[in-house]
Amino acid sequence: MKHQIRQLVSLALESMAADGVIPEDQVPQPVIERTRDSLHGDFACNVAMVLAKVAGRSPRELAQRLVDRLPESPSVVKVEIAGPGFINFHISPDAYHSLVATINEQGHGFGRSELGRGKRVQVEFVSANPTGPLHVGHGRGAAYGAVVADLLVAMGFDVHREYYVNDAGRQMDILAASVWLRYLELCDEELVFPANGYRGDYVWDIAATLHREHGETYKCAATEVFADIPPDEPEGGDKEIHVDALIACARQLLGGNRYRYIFELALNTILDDIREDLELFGIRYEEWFSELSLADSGAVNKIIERLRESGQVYEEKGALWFRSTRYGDEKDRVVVRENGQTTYFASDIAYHMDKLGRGFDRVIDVWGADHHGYVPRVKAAIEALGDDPSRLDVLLVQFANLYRGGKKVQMSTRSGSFVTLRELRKEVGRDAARFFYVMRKCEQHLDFDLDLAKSQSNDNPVYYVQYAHARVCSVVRQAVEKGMDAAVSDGTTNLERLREVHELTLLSSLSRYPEVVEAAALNEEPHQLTHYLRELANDFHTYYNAHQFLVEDDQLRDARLKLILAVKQVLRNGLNLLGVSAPESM
RNA sequence: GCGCCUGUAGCUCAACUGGAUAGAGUACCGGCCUUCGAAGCCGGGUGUUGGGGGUUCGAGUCCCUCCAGGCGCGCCA
Repeated sequence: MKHQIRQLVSLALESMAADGVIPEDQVPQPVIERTRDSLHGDFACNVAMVLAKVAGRSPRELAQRLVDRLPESPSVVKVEIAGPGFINFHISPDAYHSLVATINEQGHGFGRSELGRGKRVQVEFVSANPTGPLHVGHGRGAAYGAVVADLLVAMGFDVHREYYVNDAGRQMDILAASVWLRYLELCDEELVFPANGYRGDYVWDIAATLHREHGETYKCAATEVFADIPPDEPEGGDKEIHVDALIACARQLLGGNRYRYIFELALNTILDDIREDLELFGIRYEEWFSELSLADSGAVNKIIERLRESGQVYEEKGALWFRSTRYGDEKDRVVVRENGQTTYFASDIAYHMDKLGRGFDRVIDVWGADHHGYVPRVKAAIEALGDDPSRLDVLLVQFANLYRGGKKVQMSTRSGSFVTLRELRKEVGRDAARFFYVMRKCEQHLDFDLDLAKSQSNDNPVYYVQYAHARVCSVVRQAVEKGMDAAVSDGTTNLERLREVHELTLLSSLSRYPEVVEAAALNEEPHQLTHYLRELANDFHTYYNAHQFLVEDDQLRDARLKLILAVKQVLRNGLNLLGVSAPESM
């Protein structure tokens, strides 16, 4: 509907340009807005004020000239000029009535568009290190990324969802060592677990699997293991050096194959858990991309060679540095360490070049906001390698703080003291969790009140919206039970009977849905949809309390049932985009 | 110290990305069920949009500055 108005105004503007009222090279794309106050009609356009200066005429005069040239439209009943030069459009009830028919005909397709024209967009999100189960912090990125992806699908983009698996690097070795040490404890060896090791219960579980399936095949005496290990932090040593020594020792005592077995057991167990967890959260990926595969294929070394050939790197203190400062980064970054190992950053350059090389029109990374300092160096690398950094958009999601009993819950993966996403899902349910996570724009901190979400009270907006949906379903069931003819008529038949204020309000809200989905998709702002759904549910509940639907008058009943079926459809479509169910009853 | 994000009603947040009188939920008080589900509806009031300056027809929104909070500033990932 907004597009229709914009079209009308554009035609009028072109006519004005042709007549020399405004400069021909300065015809703007008019902005059409919903009005805040119904006194101002349904839509407003501010283009007359925007053009006033360049045209050298007053806004109201320009507005009048524009209105004079506005083509006739059956959808528009009245056009007014108001205030400093706003042009206000009043939409005819008939236009709204045909909307109901459109919604009911298009069904789940209502609100979707072909705006994206099949352009390929990649969305990478979550990508948590497989060193432990997903916790509630990851949940926000998961819910947010999934909805952004689904919104883009609804806009006609060809979306590729991807999880980057950090299966290389030191953290994974610390995990493998942690599992092995727990295993040794299960073999009745006595040892002091390293301060920097992973302490969660899941580490014990993996160790127990190893012990159950392989007995003492992997056993070494703890005294032998710790013989030449420098002291840990509590003993006055360095915890990093301590754990690195343990990893080296594990490799040596176990040998490459046995070490790798434990490493892969830990990796696969956790990755399976993450995969299942996300699936139960309603999230699927087109691809799980392994960091290790980049090293194995030589892609990382190839990237470093390309940087070297183009003079983008230099050696200093035994390490190889990338000159990211040339491209606006704060400082240069190491890509090959003194010990000859490539850094995570080196893999990440290779990964991003791989993504861009796969031909996506746009690549979106959803990251935790704590990684924001990382953005300039990745973009620098893309530019240095001759690609366009603007093809990459990094969406930074702020932390989700968890509150229990009014107190902030402290979380640490290393110590194992965190609430897992799985626990959260079991406590508050998938629907509430998905909805809560995307209720705020991503750059806003999210306070997740566990008690509130758990209480399942009506404070929880997801119930409010779902209830509206269930209520419509209930009304339809009642109609059948009462022996009324619930088979609604085709098309726009009887819809002209919808004349009540509450009905027109509801119709106006329904007509906003495609605009909301589009705005939410193009701005990566799922929260717009959650707010809209609450408002639509509110309009419906108000209508429900003000009027009876199952009335004796066949035509009126038919019209009202068609209207609330349209409401049901839009609620369902919106909830579906959010990954939330639309229950028939609750 | 430098960089990024945030600061709006008692609390949690919106504000169509620069528009008209800044709005919802929650909390508090009162009213509405023998009629389609009361997980609902209706009514009642709150603002120096953190402070100051600037840009313009017009600023919560853009720019500068100060204040407060969060995060980051590794040859970790």
